Amino acid sequence: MAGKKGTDTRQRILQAASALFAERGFDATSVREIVEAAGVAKPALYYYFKNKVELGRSLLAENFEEFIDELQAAIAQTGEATDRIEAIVWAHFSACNENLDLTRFIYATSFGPGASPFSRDGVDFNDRLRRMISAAMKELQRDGSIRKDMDADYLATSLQGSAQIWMMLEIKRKQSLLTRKLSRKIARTFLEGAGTTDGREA
Amino acid sequence: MAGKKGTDTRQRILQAASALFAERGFDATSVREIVEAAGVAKPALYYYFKNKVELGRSLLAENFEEFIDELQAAIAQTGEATDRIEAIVWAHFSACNENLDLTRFIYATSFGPGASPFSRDGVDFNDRLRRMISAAMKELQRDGSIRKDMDADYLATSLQGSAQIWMMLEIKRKQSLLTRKLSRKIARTFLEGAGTTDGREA
DNA sequence: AGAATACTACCGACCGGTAGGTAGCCGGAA
DNA sequence: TTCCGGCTACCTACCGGTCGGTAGTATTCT
Repeated sequence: MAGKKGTDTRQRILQAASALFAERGFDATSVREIVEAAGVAKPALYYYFKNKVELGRSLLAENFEEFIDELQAAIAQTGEATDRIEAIVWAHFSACNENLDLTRFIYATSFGPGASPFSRDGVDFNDRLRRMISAAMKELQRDGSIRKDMDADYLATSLQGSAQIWMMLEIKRKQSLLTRKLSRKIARTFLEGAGTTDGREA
Repeated sequence: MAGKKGTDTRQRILQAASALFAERGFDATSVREIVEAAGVAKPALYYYFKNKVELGRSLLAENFEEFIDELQAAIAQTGEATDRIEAIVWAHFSACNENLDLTRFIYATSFGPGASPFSRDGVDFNDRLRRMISAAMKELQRDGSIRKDMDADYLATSLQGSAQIWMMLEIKRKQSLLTRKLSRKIARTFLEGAGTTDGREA
């Protein structure tokens, strides 16, 4: 059972790693850099984490679940379709705003090299997100708010893509792009489309 | 002026690097691995490229322009808005289909760590793409096919996001997802929206 | 009470290996 | 002879990880 002092050290290592992994990437960040940033000796890192990869994994695991919970809460909201889609997008944005570095590292794991030690983690995480959003789409289809001629999975992916690219832009630019207003705008574009007529081909 | 033999060696190095950078990431790929895969000795790589970073940069430069040309051709197409949006999405998809590894590496550079040597390259590339698509959106707005209450840049970003997530999924899964049919579907969703009513908030 | 033992939370020095890159050399073609 | 297109052997620096140890604290035993 780690005492208070140990908890501090462990957190310091995680935080240092989070910032460095985001800024330099996992592979280009050395253990020496992490421990320097955390102000500890290198073996101390191995006291808490089996190795560098387990450090990265702990960082991911301790944040994935938090975001899943927040998204679940957003999906559980009721109301107009626009409001619900907005809430889903906003759940993504606010998580990103809270921790830009971590989001960056998560994206690196999700869409990075296949041989990365985190490849599996990232794919599983994103599949999980999409299933959740897909279930929300199905619900909106049942209540008639969403078109039924396109499957829920496809629509969930589409919405994810619309939110994701803005998060990626924010990660790069750090210009406070991810507003509630933008969430609303994305929700509207998603539901209403960009075209000027309702010329459905179906 | 390198002769035929030299051109072969250089290409072999580029191809080996492309596959390895995609699969393992730039930083986790050693020069030794690249030259082994290319079947040359390590100093031979330095005969053609200043260093590892310049190798990566050559790989990117020699493919960015190719894609820009293809997208430009897609944008230059005339016709119905749905067809034109579809052509834009398809330009992305077909480039991706042609070289999955290279696309993966491009994405890694575009949205990877800020301190990466390619960070600038990726941002510039994506900004350039968006400007091109944004110009296409403006044109569609002028001819009345596209709503004017949302700016062209925003809509261009939205369309990029819709295409991008599918390319990322294809990179991960390699299930031949990127079809002309999907391009069409995305174009329709983009223009028509996912909602069942035309309840614009105007 | 004091000594012995066990545990937590670290550390300096070191290990074996490999990273990116270079010096000097060679063979073949023109 | 010169130049191109390589190569062997080697360099310095650094990589992730380990070994043997210490300091402080808590608990148990005599």
